[in-house]
Amino acid sequence: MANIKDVAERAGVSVATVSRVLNGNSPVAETRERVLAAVKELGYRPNNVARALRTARTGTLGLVISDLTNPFFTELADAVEDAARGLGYSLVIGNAGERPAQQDDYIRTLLDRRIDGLLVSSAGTGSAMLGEVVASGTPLVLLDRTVPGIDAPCVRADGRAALTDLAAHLAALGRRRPAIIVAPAGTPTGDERLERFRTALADHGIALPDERVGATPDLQPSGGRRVMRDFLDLPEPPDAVLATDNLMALGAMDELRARGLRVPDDVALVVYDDVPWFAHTDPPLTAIAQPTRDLGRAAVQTLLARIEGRPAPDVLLPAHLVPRRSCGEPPTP
Amino acid sequence: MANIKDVAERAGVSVATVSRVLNGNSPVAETRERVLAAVKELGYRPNNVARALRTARTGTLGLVISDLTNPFFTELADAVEDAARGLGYSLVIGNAGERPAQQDDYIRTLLDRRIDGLLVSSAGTGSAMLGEVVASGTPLVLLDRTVPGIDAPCVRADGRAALTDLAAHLAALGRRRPAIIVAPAGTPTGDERLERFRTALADHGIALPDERVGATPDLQPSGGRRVMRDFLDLPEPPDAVLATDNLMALGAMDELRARGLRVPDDVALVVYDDVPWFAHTDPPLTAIAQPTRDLGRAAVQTLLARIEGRPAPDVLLPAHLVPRRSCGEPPTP
DNA sequence: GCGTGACGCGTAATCGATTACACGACGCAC
DNA sequence: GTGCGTCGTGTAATCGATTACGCGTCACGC
Repeated sequence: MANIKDVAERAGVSVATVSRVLNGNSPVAETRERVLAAVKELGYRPNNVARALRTARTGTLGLVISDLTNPFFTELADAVEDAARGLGYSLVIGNAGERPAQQDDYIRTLLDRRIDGLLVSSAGTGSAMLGEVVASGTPLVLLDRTVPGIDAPCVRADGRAALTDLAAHLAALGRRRPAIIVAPAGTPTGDERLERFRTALADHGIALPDERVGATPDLQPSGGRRVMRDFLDLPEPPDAVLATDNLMALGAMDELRARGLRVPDDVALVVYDDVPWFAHTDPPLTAIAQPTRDLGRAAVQTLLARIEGRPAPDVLLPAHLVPRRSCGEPPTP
Repeated sequence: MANIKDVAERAGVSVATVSRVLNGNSPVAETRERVLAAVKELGYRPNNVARALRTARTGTLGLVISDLTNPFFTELADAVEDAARGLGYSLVIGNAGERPAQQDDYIRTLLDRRIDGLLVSSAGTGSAMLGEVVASGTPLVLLDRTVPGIDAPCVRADGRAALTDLAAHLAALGRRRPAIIVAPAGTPTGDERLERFRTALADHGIALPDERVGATPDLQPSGGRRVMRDFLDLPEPPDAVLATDNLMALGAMDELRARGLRVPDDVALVVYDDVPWFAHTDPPLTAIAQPTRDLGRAAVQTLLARIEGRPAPDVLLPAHLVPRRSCGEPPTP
C-alpha cells in the first residue's frame, strides 16, 4: 500500500506538505491540487498505526461486555457501537462471558493496544485490573454495573420507578405472594432490585419473605428454572414472579410449562430487560424495559467527556414498566 | 506509562537488550534478571501500536457482521472471537446492520487500521469495498454468505442434508402442503435453501408451488409475519412452513397466534438457525441447526492460513435437523 | 601466541505518520 | 534600498518498538 512518501514524491513535494494538505492544520495553497491528485491516483490512505503512535490517539474505544450472547448486552453493545461510530470512533468489543479472568485478560489487551477510552460492564463483583485501568490514566466508564471502590463514572438504568409501578400493578391485579429471582447476593445490581421491589411491595401491604427470594449462581436459563422449581415446591407457592434477568426468565417459563401451569392464570411472570423476543412469547411478557440505546449513547458521551478532560458525573436513566399479558391484565393496544 | 527506554535505563542496558529479553529472539544471559526486575518494578507493558508499526503485524483481526442483533450472528461473532482469542489475536467487530453502505464504511476503517485479516458475512448482494480488500492484499475470508466475483475462501454451513432430512420428516408426518419463507431472490443463501428444499420435497412426491414461496425484503419478524399472513389467506393454506431465518420465524408465529391457529396441530413450523431461545418456546421449535461454533473456528483457521500464505479452500460444514414438537412428532428425549 | 568463532550486547536505522523550527520569497512601509 | 512580517514549504526530530550490523570478550585449537 502506498505511503505518504510515495504521495510526496509523486506530487513533487515533501511529506510534511502532504500531511498538512490532508489534515488541514496549516494553510497550503499552490501544491494542494497536485497533492490531492497524487492521493487519488495512488489510492493513498493514511496508516492509522503510524498516526496513532505519533499522536497518541488511536481513535478506538474498548468495550468489555459481561456476556455478549445475553440479548440485553447484545443490544447494549450495538447501541454503544452506533454511538461510537457516530462520533468517529471505532469500537473493539471484548466478551468476558461472565468470567472475571477473561475480563481481566481483555482489559489488559485493550490497554496494550492503547485505546483512547474503555467501557466496562463488569462480570463478577470486583476486578484487580479495573484498578490498574484507573492507575494507568486510561479514561474509564462503568456500564450497567457499578464496581465498589473504582473511581469512575457509572452509566446505568434506574429501576426504582419501574419497580414501584410493578408493585402497584401486581397489587391492583390481586397478586399477594410475589417472588423474585435474583443474581447472587453481593452483586450491587441484584441487591438493589431486590431491596427496592421489597420496599415498593410493602407500600401495598404485601410481604416478600426470604423463602420467595431465590438466588441463582449464574445468569442462565438453568438457574432460573432451578429457582422456579424451588418456589413451586413451597407450601405456599408464589402467584407472581419477577426474574431480574431475561435469561433466567426463560428457564422459569420452562419449569412452569413442564408442570402444566399457565401464565398468567396460575402464576404471573415479569422479566427485567425487555428484549425483542418477549413481545413474541406466549403470552407476551410484562417487562421492565431499560433504555438500552440511551444507555449506550450516554456511556459513550460520558467516556468522551472523560477523554476530553471534562467533568463526567454518573448517569441514571429511568427504566419503565411495559405491561403485557403475563400478569393477567389485557394489554392496552 | 513506562516505555522500553525507561526499562533500559533502570536495568542499565540498551533498549535492544530489553526487547530481546522480552521477545526471546536471541539469547540474553547475564542481564536478563535485571531486565525482568525492571519490567516488573515499572509495570512495563510493550506499546502495541509501536510494535505494530515496526513489525507490520497488529495482532488484530476484523469481523464485519451483517446484523449483530440477530442471535445467529451474535453466536457466530462470539465463536469467532473465542477462536481468535485462543490464537492470540484480538477481534474488532463491526456491525453492518444489514446496510451495505455501513459495511463498506467499516471495511474501510478496518483496512486503515491495518488489521492482519478480515472476516466478512456480507450484507446485501455485492460490495465494491470487498474488491478493494482483495486488491489491498489483506487476507479475506467470507463467512456464512458467499459474494459472487470475490476471490476469497468462504466458510459456511451446508444445509442440503438437513433439508433432505426435513423433507422426509414432513412427508412422514403427513404434511402435504409445505411453504417456505425466504430472503429476497438473488441472495445466494436464500436461493440455495429454496432450491434444495423443493428438490428434496419432490423426492417424496410433494410439490412446492410458487404461491407457497414467500420472500421478505428484510430478515425481520415483520417480514415473516407478512408472508405468513399471505400464506394463510390462500385458498389452500400450507400445513407446514419453513422460515429460513430465525427472526422471520418469530413474526410467523405471531401471525399464527393472532389467528388462533395452533402449532403443530394446524400448521407445522420449522426454523433455520437453532438459537437457544427456540428450545424455550411453546412448543419448542423444530430447527435446522448450523454448526455455529465450528463455523467460527473454521473461519478463523482459514483466515490464519491465508495470513500465513497457506492454501485455504472453501469450508462447508453440515447443518442438521433438530426435531422438536413444532412438527407434531414428540421429541425423542 | 594468535587466529577464529560464538556469544552478548550496544548503536543506529527503520516503520509511517505529525509537527516544531527554519528558511526563502514576496510585499509593503520607511 | 533596507528591514520586517507573512506565507508556503522543506528539514529533521519524534512517537516506541524491532532488528541488522558491528564490536568487544572469551574459549578453544593449532
